[in-house]
Amino acid sequence: MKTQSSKILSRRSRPAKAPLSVDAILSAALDILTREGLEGLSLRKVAAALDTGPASLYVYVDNLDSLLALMLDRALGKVVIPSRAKGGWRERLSTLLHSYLKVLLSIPGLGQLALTTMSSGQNSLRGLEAVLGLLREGGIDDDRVAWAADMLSLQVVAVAAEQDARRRQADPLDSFEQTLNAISARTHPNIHALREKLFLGTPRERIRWAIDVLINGILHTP
Amino acid sequence: MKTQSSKILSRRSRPAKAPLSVDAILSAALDILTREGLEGLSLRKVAAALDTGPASLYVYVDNLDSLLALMLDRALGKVVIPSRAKGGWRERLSTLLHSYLKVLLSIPGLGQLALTTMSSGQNSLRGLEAVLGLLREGGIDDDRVAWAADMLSLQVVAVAAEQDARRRQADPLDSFEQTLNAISARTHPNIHALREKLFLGTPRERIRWAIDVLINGILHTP
DNA sequence: ACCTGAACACCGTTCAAGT
DNA sequence: ACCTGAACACCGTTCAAGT
Repeated sequence: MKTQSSKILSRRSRPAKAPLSVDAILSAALDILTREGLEGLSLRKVAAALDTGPASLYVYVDNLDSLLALMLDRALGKVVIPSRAKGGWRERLSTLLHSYLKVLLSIPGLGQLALTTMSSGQNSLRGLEAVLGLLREGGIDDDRVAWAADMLSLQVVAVAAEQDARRRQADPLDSFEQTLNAISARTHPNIHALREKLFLGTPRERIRWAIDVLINGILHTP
Repeated sequence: MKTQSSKILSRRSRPAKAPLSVDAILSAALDILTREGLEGLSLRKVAAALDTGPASLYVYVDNLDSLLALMLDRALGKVVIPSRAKGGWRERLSTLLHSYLKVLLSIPGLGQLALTTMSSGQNSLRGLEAVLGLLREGGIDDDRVAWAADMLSLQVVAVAAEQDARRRQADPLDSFEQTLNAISARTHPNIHALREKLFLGTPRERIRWAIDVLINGILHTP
């Protein structure tokens, strides 16, 4: 019980306590996500960070899942949608998707989240709207546009989610890489031959190539 | 090992109790996953299904994460790798990826699992080895093969994981679809125009097109 | 070596009660 | 309307103790 109602001194002794709101909850939650990842996030920790009990959050949020969806959409507000002046449709599409990936990689767990929750928040919709528009601008017929947009965003999200999964493993000396490097040339000749190429490149380089592959593929497939 | 030692009567009083083993644990766990999905799975339920306490499982399994990785790899044993006689590399690659998707969709939560855990089990490796081999057979140079294999499997896994996420939402009348259908033509003209096409097709039809797009794109992108 | 009861340190969610 | 203490029904994991 910390409410001293009208006292000024009480404010000074507790200067940071803001009133609860969806916004404050989202900020606190994204803070925890940034610092501790998806594993470290819990409703109870969010409540504790806001100096209250877990039950209090249910006034503003339906449940954990919907909190996660709100967090994702708030984070997606940082995705930059290039203006029409910034080049051709293909260049702008690529820029947009790179921005999307950058945002998803900027906070751990966001990739996983994007794949798990079907966000229909305003920022998700803004992104979808833009991708659909750019593909249509590129002259791709409407039957392909819907599936193409799905593939493109899925690829970005999947790369981010995979990166999250990789980060989550703090095994001694990257055990997955170790395993692949130790693969026998007799039983798995292709893995063995390509073992060095399998881990080449950053997520950014990979997504650049992936986007090219996808756009070229979409243009060449009826 | 089904050692029932010597007593017959003890078996009759406890007829179903098999001795613990990694195999029995995996079977019980996959059973629960099939019936209740990833949300419904817990170490404690697996233990209960095997008529023991949760602590007992730790003799056979490091922790929940490694149990999940073992479950995934066991399930991937059902993926069919087409023999060399079954057609050209492209056809065989497509068949393999379809089989992969089919397996991932056959048990709820498997798609999510495949994306979350970096399995280096024998069946994952068998699949990777085959995909690498087929791409090389197709004349794709080694620099592209590694990334291409990654893209292809990521696409399959992402489609399965997305399907899982969609299944997990039992919202009244598919709220995501509802939301998109209700989008204003003024603020989101492209979404509005394509609203019917966005949900067209089964995962199987989509993955068929996606695989074509990816292979065509890979062939056309240096 | 294998198994387990009990405990530890957590969860999300609900609900009656307070303001 | 907003907030909360307390409880409920769960979790994964550890550990001393048993066989």
